[in-house]
Amino acid sequence: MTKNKPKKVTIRDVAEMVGVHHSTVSRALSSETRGKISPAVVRRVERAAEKLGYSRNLMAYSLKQNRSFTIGILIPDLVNPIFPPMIRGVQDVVESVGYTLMSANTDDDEEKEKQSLRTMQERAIEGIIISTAHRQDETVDACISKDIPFVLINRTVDRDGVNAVVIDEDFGVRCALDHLVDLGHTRIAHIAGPHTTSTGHERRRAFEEYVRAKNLRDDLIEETHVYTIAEGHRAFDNLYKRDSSFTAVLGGNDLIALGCLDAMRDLGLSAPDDISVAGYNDMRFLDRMSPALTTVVIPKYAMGKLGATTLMEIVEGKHVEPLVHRLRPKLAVRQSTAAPNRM
Amino acid sequence: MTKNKPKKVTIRDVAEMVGVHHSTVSRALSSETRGKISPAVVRRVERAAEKLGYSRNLMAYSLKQNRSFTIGILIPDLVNPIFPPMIRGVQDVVESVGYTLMSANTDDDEEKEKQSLRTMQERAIEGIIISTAHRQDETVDACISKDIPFVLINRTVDRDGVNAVVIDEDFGVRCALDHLVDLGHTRIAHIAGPHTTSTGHERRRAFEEYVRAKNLRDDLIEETHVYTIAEGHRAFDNLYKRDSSFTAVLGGNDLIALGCLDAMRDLGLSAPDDISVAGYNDMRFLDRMSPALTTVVIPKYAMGKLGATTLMEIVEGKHVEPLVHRLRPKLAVRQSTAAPNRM
DNA sequence: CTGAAAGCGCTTACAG
DNA sequence: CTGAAAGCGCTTACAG
Repeated sequence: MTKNKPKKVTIRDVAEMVGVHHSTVSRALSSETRGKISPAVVRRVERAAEKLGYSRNLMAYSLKQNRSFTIGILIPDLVNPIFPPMIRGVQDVVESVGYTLMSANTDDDEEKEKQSLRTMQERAIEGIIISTAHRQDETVDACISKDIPFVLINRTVDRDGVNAVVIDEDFGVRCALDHLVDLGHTRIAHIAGPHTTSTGHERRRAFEEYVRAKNLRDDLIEETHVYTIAEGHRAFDNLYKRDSSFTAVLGGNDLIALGCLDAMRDLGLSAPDDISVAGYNDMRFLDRMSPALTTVVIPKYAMGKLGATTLMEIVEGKHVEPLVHRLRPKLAVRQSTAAPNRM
Repeated sequence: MTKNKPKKVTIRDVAEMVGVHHSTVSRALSSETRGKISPAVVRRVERAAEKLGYSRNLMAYSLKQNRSFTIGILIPDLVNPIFPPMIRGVQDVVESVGYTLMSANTDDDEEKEKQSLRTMQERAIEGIIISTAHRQDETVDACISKDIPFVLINRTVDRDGVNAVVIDEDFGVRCALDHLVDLGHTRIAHIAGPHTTSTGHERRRAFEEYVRAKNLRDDLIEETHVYTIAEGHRAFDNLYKRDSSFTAVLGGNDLIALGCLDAMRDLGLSAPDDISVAGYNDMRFLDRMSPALTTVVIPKYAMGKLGATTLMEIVEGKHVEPLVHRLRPKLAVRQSTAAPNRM
């Protein structure tokens, strides 16, 4: 029944045990100031701290230093399987330098994003990883105006002068289309991601450039509003109603590609027999699906890791020139793509 | 180039603007003490705070109150798709009451678990959700001896007097086996999860009880050391070498079941034609796999939510009688199970 | 209803 | 090399 508070041991308890002033203990225990204290005292302090089970009160330390040792991360939805590897990449880096990660799911909703940023600010996060950016993004603008260090991953914004770790979308799209063209496809469709995102926009632009350069049809494009299976399904239906002559389709991401497969199943079509389907990102377990999906694989863990490394450099005050890193993806050829059956 | 610190606005700035003492501002801004201040002053304070863009410094507040408003969660690996929904369940609850979630991946490694608990303690977490428990678990013991409120989810421990939200494993196993027996299977195997976990142990025991009650073979069991595809693969091979007479197999979880499918593929067998395969948990996208896996679906989000709700009750001081909640799973019948082709 | 003071557990100029 | 003091931004008995 009784709440016996564990009676946290403080720097003063250690000081008392050793018989020195608590400021001496503080200095002895901090690596930056340890040099100012005689080795003998340092040793006695350390021993006493150990014996008493002392551990620094981070809340007090943070208040004094005005640092929280916390980094935030904004993701659309933890349940979307491409994000956990990115998060782990980020987490592994920030933890290794003594920071903690605070994550928020925004469901790609501007309002939730703002709310998340607010609570993160209350927590005095020292920096933030943003994987939810739109090409015009109020949250990014807010970070800039409030001088909160941030690094974009996965998606970037139109304005420049930002740090970002993204994918070489041109290269990714070219890999996928080269593959389809090599198989003999000439009428290739694209179900694009939202044009409000850099990924949707850039992949579409890369697609358009490619097909024009090869003198292929450039009007077999439909756009989604969000990156979901349902939207992929809907957009495929739209396109197919308008023009069903294509023999292959590149989804703006894997979810969209799965939506295409669903739409095809409903239409009595199958991949790759009727239409070849390729995705983008390489979500986990795609290789076990039916059919195993050909896709552009992006380095998710590495992206998180590089983003976090960059952010920590900014936070630690190392001067970092704003830079957009473009990581190179590669193609994984699986069962959902094959030579066209009709010409 | 210049680091222009945003000059955080404090309670004193607000006080100055209104012309009152800062303690009055503190009282006016806190819902518990607002009653002690005259409505007129409260209004003026609120207005000033709004205008100045004041937000309470959580580090100072935490230090004073000795509360961190942080909850921890221990998971094996974020990348394992059954955990994100649980985490979101937890996160949605703790955020709704103004708390922050701090997560750690332990990779089911006792050492990492201890380390994570240490850093969480440094952060003065007020409670912890543990999804990584083993039947004998040092971390759980540590939480008890250190008087840290905790709730177990997914797996529980052997000792009692703990709060836990787990699955009615008996019911789940029975659903799966009833299904297989109804299809006509009589020689059913079980690739069990690690006996050091409650899930591995309980599912195996439920399996044994079931087959004995029905007078079926009770020796077609092999155990894994960890819940991985590779271990499922290895264990299946072992069993098959020893005795290949079974026509159906229940995996200790979905990953193990996928490992069984891999082993079968390598042996030139296929599901459900040669052997029916069922899993447990219902990871996302299982329904799209080849073959779509029959599995016991557990309420992951609800489990996280209930666990977090319980934990917050404990943290907020509401007396909670230690209780093991057992949530009821259900069977999802898909393509990996069918009537046996050989008798 | 409001103010003045003390204190949460730290760090860090300032003296010596 | 070490101590004494001030202060980070808050809350809360204690007076009045």
